Amino acid sequence: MLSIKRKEAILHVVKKQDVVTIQQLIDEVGASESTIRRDLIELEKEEQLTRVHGGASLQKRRHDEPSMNEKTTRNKEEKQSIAKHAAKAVQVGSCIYLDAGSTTYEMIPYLADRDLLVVTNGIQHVQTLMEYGIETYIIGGKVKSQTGALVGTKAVESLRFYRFDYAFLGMNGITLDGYTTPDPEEANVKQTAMDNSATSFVLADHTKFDQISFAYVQSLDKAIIITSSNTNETKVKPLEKLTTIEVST
Amino acid sequence: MLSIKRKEAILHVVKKQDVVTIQQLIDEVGASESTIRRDLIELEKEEQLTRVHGGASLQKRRHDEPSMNEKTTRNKEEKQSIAKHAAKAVQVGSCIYLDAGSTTYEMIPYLADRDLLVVTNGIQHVQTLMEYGIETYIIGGKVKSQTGALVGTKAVESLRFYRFDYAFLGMNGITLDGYTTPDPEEANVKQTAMDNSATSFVLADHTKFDQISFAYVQSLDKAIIITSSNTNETKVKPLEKLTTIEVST
DNA sequence: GTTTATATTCAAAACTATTCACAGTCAATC
DNA sequence: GATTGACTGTGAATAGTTTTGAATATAAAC
Repeated sequence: MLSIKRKEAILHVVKKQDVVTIQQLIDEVGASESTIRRDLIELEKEEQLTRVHGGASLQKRRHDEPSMNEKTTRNKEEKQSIAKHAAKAVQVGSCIYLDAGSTTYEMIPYLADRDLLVVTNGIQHVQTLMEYGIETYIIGGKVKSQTGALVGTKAVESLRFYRFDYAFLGMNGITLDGYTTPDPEEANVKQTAMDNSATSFVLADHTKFDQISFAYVQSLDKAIIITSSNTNETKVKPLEKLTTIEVST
Repeated sequence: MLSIKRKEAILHVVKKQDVVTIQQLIDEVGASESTIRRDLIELEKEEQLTRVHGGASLQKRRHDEPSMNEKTTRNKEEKQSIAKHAAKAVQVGSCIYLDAGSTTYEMIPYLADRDLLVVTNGIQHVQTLMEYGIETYIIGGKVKSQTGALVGTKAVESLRFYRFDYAFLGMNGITLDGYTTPDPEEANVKQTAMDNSATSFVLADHTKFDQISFAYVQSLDKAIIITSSNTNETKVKPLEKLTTIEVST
């Protein structure tokens, strides 16, 4: 079985059940323990799921232990740096769309006191946006259990009634073929948000380049990529003709 | 059983009952005493609950006044009792609307495992609904900063596209003139939800009777009132002609 | 003081990471 | 066209780690 198919299968099972044991995955996917484990490690790196002792779960750990491993911290710093620079692009008084996801979440502190109106599809974002005193609207729709993102027909419909000056989006895969993300329903929402925005930005750390996910979102030229400068040269180079902003970490 | 699942199970029991003994947890969760204890220690560290001699209880709110604490607890019990009976009204497999607010929030644990589809305008509700594995939709709209309720034109518009078997609403004032609530924008939302629901229930503790708030919602006969039996007789009596369900605390 | 609950310790079991060998794939070379 | 060697993905074996339940010691309630 092809590795990408297998990973899709794993995700399918995990999404259905929220939590699965390794044994369940071995049975349902039909691969060896080693392979399942390796897939889980990769899927965790891609932030599609969280490994737990004995299996895997969708839910992100809510507790950020102070003893986070170095790699996670560095990744967070990278995200913060990207987020900070993305926020700089926003003019005072504008209406912006903030996609669900960890990188866009990091933008929130930098959006305060700018007289903005923020529309989001991320339940997690709301609390923090309110804390920073930002006027917040949320689109309607079905709540995706693992991420708290709003998806589905209703979400897309809600979006049709807004127009944005800027949209900021997370993305899982960036190649010359365009932007991709694992969940087709989320892809629809991202697509619509981009369509209704004067300018769109894709926030991506170095792990997202050359990756390809299941669901196609838009062609590369529909957004400006904001990434960190420590992104692998060879991966960014082919994209150079596009507006890509690199940010030092 | 996966440790993450087990901890979830423990939390569910605790949230439902407020206080549990170790023995109860051993029986319900099906793990050894040692394991339950270890989980409780971790959950306490995560501030999800408080361990007490012999078992565990929900995290106590940090109130300065112990008398205030007592009052809140008693009020919570009243609300829980009302919520529990309200939840009984729901048939398996139905679509329900859950209004933002503390009393409707208490219904959530009793709504689990009933194959329901819940639509809500309360941001706070979402997290808990997801934890109990309930399929959740949220209406769109502007986030009201104090309460996290969704209000405004967009919220009302979103609601027009749903039809409910049951709607459960909180209300601040109940008199013969009808239901009232302080915020006109919230009143609009409540109104629309009731209009789109086959049956509406208003959940009200004893403090809400004979009170009148700023914004009119609907006439009394548009909903069935669920209240506790310790509600002042003289206040409920005039409403007797209506369908009012009293619940013992 | 007795009873009951909690903390500590320890070995077995369950789970994870690491290593290795094997089979394919691909490109370069003969 | 076959051969070679580097590379990759897979599964099995093994070494290392965490989790678990029972036994025991300590502390708290009555």
